[in-house]
Amino acid sequence: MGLRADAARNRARILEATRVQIASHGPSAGMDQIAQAAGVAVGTLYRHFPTKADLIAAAMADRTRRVVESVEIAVERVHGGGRALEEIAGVLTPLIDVSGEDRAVKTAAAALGINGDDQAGERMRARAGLARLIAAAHDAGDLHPDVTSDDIALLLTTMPGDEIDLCARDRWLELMLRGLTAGRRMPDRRPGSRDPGE
Amino acid sequence: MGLRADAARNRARILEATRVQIASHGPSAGMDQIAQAAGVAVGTLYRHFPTKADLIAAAMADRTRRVVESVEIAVERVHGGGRALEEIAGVLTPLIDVSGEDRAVKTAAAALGINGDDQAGERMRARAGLARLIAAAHDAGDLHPDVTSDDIALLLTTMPGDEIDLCARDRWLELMLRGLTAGRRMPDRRPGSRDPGE
Amino acid sequence: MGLRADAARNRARILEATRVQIASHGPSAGMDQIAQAAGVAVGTLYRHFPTKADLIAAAMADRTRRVVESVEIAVERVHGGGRALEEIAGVLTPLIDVSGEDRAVKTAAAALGINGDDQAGERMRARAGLARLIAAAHDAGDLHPDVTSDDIALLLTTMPGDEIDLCARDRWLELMLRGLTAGRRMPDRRPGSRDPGE
Amino acid sequence: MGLRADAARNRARILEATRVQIASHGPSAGMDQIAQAAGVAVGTLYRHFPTKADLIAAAMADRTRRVVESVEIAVERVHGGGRALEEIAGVLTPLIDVSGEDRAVKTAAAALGINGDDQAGERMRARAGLARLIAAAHDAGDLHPDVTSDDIALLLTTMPGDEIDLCARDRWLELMLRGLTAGRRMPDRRPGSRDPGE
DNA sequence: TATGAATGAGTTTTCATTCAT
DNA sequence: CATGAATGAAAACTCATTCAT
Repeated sequence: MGLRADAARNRARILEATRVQIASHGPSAGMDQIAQAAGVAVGTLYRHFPTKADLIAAAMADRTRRVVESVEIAVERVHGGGRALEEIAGVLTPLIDVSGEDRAVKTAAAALGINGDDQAGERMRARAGLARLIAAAHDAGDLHPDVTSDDIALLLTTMPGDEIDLCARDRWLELMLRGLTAGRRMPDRRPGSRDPGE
Repeated sequence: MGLRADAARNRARILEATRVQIASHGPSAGMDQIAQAAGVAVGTLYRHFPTKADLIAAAMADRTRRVVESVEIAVERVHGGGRALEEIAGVLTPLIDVSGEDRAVKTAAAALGINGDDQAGERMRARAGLARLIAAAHDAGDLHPDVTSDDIALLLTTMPGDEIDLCARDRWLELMLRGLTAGRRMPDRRPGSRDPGE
Repeated sequence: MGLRADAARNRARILEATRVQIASHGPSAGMDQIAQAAGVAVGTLYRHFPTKADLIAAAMADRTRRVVESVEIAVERVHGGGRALEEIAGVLTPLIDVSGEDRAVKTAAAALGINGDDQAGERMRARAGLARLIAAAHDAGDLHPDVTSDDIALLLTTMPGDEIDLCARDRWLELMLRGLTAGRRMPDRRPGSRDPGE
Repeated sequence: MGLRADAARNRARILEATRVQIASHGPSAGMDQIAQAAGVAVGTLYRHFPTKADLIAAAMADRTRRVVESVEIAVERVHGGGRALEEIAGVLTPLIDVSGEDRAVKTAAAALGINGDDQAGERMRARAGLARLIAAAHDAGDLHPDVTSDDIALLLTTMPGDEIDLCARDRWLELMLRGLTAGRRMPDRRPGSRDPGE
């Protein structure tokens, strides 16, 4: 199965190159350019993804899958006794570091008319996981009572990209989490969290 | 003069058409397409804006100018006795309605390598106004102590676009404002404001 | 209406170039090649015909129209007292000279999946005209009794192209006409000739 | 040897697939497509035929060979007392059924610049055979006096393809044979033949 | 001055052909 | 030997920009 291994490696390299090129040159990043960045010829790129839209969609789906996995791991941890709010933050925080690429890909997808209907299943899994995290966080009294899993999905969807720098993105997340936790039933001291009211 | 009026009207229609087309078709909206939507021929479009980059930059500058004006009006109102936090919300809220177009234009500008250096003055005016609003809001004890004018700029910059529906955008703004006001020194009852923690 | 005149001339030159290039290089004649032969840039070609299929279809429709006109002129002549069989031959004969291009275009159209449904009207007119010619020829006793207008359409459709030389194409037509007239009710003296009744 | 048999079978399947694919998709039928239709991988296809031109030429040569064989069998039959005209029709008639594929392959060959010089020998044999058939038919007085073997070759070359349906092709052949036999020296009643002049 | 046809460089996409497995 | 992934030159098509009218 040597060829398969080669092909799989190429696929991964292509998706990575796609993210990088789209992030730095926008939706107008050329297929040749992406192919070159991936170290393959255009033909190879087209063998894996028949159109540019397919390529972008795949790059997006690939990221979605990882987010879903990370959510489900967070759910496992909460089952194992982890603190729900911390796990929610633990899902969101690492995403900020790659949100530049993620958002660029999402924008390019929108520009190409990709609606992501094929990822409905993934999104459902994400929703289900988020709902359990939210429920657990509510049980712990860590969230504003009106917060729902839709709000987390909202954050995931609107996470800012390279239009602002990494510092500002961290601050964005902080403000957002503060919005989620404001007015919670049981304020407490959590080391590592920004002091929310001093 | 009639011609001047004509030209001005054309300019306005072109900028509006630009926003609409960019919003619905992304940065790849063509010059012909924009011209047609504006009801003029391409040649006329090029008479007003020598390149596509100029056009997008103008569309963006146009919006920036309005935001600056709205900030400065808010400052006036605060001087006249208005409540600073309400004025801040009053600046942000109407922007949500057009954030679809605004974000799309911003993204297109980024894709075309427009950095907006020519709007530095406008941005400075906005910053100055926001700083005064923030200071007034802090004086009133309406904001979390660590909130700065940069945070408002952050919201302005990252305001979500058509990737989510208008309802979700309202909710986004609510969460964000909650993040800004969480842990404020003097909580109070403000009629018309969303109940922040019951 | 200067531009229109220019555009019309370009359109005609493009269709002519299309026929020539398709005839000499087959369906694989490139759009660039056709454009160059027409003395325009590719963009102009695409402005007139959005896809290659549209171009080929137009080239074919253009020819069909001329055939229809020639049929209808023949009908007029028969009304004016012309001999129907002669007019039928007069329609077919000049087509042989251009059947190289015509057939090549038809083949290319087939290869591109063009079915010519949009020419149904033209074909109907052609059928109607042919039917009148055939009826008149039958009245004159000049055709084999079982010959119908479909048979003439058959000849039009299957007229050979450049796979054989012009001489051979003339011979083909001769054999075919002989097939149509064989066994006619009132043979007359036309020794092997076009001489229709002396 | 097993391998030889395999190879021969593969070769036959490839040529058949070539005819079918070229017939349904034109000269632009791809090598991958043909390979898949033949149930082999492209590599195997290229092992048998080093270029696409070679493949098409082989598909054409294969058919030519069969035609030659059929002509020579007809000659044998005439020697054995068969009626020449019937044998000529017997050669042409079955070709009509496959003329769709045959013509498509011929057209594709022309588009690829294949001239068929390598089949000169086959063609000469065909010509020789046809000449004998024609001579025999003339001896029987069954043909128009001016008909030569070139005329039969003409029919073979211009036999219509899928541009018309099978019925129309039968009619085409009927008209053509009528053209060949019109004005023959000794008309007679041949059961099974269409009544040529009542 | 407005128009919209023409331009042509650049992009996406295809496909005959090669070659590592 | 068969396989099918990779190659890259060439084709189809787009679109910012120019310019004759």
